[in-house]
Amino acid sequence: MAWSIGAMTEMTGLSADTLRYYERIGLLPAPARDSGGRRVYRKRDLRRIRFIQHAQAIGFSLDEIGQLLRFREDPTGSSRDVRELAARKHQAVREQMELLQRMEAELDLLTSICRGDGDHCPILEHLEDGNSAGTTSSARSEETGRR
Amino acid sequence: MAWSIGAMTEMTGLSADTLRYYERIGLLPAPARDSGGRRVYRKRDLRRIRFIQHAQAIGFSLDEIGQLLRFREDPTGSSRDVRELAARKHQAVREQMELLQRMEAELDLLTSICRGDGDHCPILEHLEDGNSAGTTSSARSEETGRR
DNA sequence: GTACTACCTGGAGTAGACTCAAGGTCAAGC
DNA sequence: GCTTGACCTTGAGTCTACTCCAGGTAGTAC
Repeated sequence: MAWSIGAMTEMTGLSADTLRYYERIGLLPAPARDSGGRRVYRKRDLRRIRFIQHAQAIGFSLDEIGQLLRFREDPTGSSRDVRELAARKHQAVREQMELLQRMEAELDLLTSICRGDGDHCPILEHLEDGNSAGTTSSARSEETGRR
Repeated sequence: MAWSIGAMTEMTGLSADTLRYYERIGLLPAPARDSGGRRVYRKRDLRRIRFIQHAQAIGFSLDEIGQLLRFREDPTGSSRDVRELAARKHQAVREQMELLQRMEAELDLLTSICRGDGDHCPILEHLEDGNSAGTTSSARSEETGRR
């Protein structure tokens, strides 16, 4: 029940650099060391890494995952906070999906109108006209990841 | 039909910094200058900026938009290239949507199981268990923007 | 004794799309 | 003449999530 960083990379798929990076930014606690100064990970650490990976797959940023982990450790009133964080993320994901749906429709149109031969390109013409995918640049830059 | 950079920021919603940045990276040609050395934009520039904004809303990166603009200027055989670029982008957008759909389903579950009161949090518990959103970290990192 | 491997550290680099800061210029208004 | 505001340039900083590098050490194998 004690693993080297190399064993951890195999079990989690994360690189040693990434594990040390998570430790540096405080996502993982500094693990114990063996006599030679090497990291020794335990089951608690593995569970924490699984938590991080799972939360990341759902779309939480490392910063948000840090918050979740802190909530987990200090359960005072955490339930509402966690729920709020999850709800916000849910909303952001829905908005991102709507944007992507509009982009998809637009690209659908674009690729369908162009046969890919001939010497004038309807795609470029379409992009020159102002009918955008339905998002203004200001709306686009809110919670979609871009700034 | 000649505008200062300030007028352009109002018309396009882009900041002056962003316009100068686009010029620096070659997306916009260097505009003419007035006697005091200030940029003077013309209708051509405005159209080009609209093109950029529109292409960006559809999901093209600035780098790809640069390609599109070059295709537009040198139409030799551009049609097929443009079509390919659009098709690749279309595919990337579809993949991103699938990922988001999985994330959404997971977040749906998460927020539905938590009432936001009480002192233990089912969301955190769920994240601790290993049933992820259906993406492995390796699958996730391909065309989704993350590395 | 030497080679090898796994690990260690501190620090810097990467991508993409901006954004900001410092210090300077120009024209208009008072 | 002075202030104000819009604009200029160069160069550096921001954010996220890593990734890489150089140089060093501990332990094992031969």
